[in-house]
Amino acid sequence: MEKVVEAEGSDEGKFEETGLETSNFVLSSPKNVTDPVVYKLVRVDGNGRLVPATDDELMEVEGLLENEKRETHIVADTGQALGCISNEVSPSGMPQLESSEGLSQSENTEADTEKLSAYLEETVPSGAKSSSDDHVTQSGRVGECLKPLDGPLEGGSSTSTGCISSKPDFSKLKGEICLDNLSIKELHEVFKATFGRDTTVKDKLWLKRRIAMGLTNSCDVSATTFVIKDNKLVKKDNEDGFNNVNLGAGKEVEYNEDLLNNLSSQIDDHQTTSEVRLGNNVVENNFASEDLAADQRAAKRVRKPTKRYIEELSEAESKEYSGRSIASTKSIGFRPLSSKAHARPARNVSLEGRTVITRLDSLGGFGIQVPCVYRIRRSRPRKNVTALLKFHPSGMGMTATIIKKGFDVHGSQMDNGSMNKVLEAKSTPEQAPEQFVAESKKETTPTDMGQNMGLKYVDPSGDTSDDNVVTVPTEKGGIRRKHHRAWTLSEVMKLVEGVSKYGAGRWSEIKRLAFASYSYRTSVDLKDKWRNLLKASFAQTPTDKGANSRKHPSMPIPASILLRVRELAEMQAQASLPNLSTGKLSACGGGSEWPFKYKLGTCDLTCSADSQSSRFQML
DNA sequence: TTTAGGG
DNA sequence: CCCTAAA
Repeated sequence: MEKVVEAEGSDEGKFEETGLETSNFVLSSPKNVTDPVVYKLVRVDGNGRLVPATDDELMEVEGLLENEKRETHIVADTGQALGCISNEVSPSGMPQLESSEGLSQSENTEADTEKLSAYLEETVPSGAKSSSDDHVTQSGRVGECLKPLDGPLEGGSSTSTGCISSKPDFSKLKGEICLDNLSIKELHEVFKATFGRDTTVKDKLWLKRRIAMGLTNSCDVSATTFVIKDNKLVKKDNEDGFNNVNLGAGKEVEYNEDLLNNLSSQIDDHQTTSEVRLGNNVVENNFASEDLAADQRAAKRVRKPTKRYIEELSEAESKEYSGRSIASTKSIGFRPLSSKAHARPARNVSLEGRTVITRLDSLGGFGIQVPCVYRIRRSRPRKNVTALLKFHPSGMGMTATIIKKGFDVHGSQMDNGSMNKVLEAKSTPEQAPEQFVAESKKETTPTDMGQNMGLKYVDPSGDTSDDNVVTVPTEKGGIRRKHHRAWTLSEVMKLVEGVSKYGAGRWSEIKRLAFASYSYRTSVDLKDKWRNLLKASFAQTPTDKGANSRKHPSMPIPASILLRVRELAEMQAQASLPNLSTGKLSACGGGSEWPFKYKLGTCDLTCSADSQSSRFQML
């Protein structure tokens, strides 16, 4: 059995407030104290031997740390819920997540190894676990220690706690997801949709909690009934006073996410608020012409044949042959899998002038320097080598893997400043990173692993807890990921939220406000996703509502969400219709900052606008 | 730069 | 998702 402990080597005391330095945590040796973002996560197994943690664990913990950190900020800011928080945080300052249950379970019986592995997959720091006695039952304990504060994360949500009673619009009925009625299999689907990966856990309760946490972006899942409604957990059994506390705290609480987002992004663009105001004003002044333009947009554009794409493709191809270093990680991933991808010489220590972060990996007794990035593979549950081997027709197996790793140059090097920035910007504990565990060393002798103790982990991409996606960094802050990253349920919900608030088409607004913490989603992504949602929502017959459509296990977008998408779409289509009702509409929304094009459903918008101003007040 | 739309 | 054209 092993405990997961966090060994932190931050010279800034960055996470001090999380209380991580308490007894359970082993501070790393001072030698690593140079890099502010470097910290080590290790497991301690029975012998007291230290085992390097997987990147998964690292990143997950990192995310939680970040969360924790920001939450404490919030507490300081809102003051309101200080009382309850202090009660719920464990002595060590860490929330007692399901880690304790997972650990104690796996201790008891080895029938639970599956769970353990799943736990490792999910990795949550078990800092709160007390040193010797570990028998925490799986009963309600876990959630009870968590904060309620971050429950209503959906800032400005149309069904915010403050507005619930006065909400006449559709949002009241939609976006409700009941986890209770789902089978394990369905829960798995939802889990996958929520976190973008599979899980093997069969514990319903665990799954529900986990999903609930993901959907609400919250740790407040103490309830035994899991009904997610508009990103908030609805507790049917009101055995907990927390909910009431929440309601009592009123509006301030509900804008937590915006707060979080703003906190997280305030370094990047701490002018957001003013920008927003400006933007809205501009919009207000322009809405007349915007509507006009809308009509014109209706006509499809004619597209010139694009040669460039083809040219680029072929160019890249030839580059590969000529041995030129390929800047883009594009061809390095699992995409082409052509043998040449593995045959390239191991020399790309620096690429395009960027320095590459390397880490010491050990394999077969030899330590090799490999870039510490792209060990992670997005969106696929990490399995083991055998799974990986299937990707190599040549059967090169490990060797190929190693070489490949040697070439996987991320290149996203940032100075420490931006590194910190990035770390600050992290959020979304959901979506744990997927690690590219080619590391057969995992299965190799434990002694080898000892060498990894020197492992210096630098967050490769920085972004939002998990940019394991191949990214192509642009010098000025822009990291453009390449290829697919699955949309999680909560993201979708956010998107819907955003569209309902700001209107479809205001993608940059939505991106900046609702997706401030998801730096990997560009406005274009939002647009695309919305398009897909529309397609999905209209393609599907409205008959099967309530449950997830199980046609496509891969994409269990709850019908409720689709329904809402459809409504929004219809609404906005209506709103952008001819001018016959112009006068009426503008009268209806009088003085609002929204373009009248989006003014139907005024109540909702009013509420959102309200929330916006509230948020501004808080900041 | 942002948005719309095709692929 | 990626890419481009248009605004």
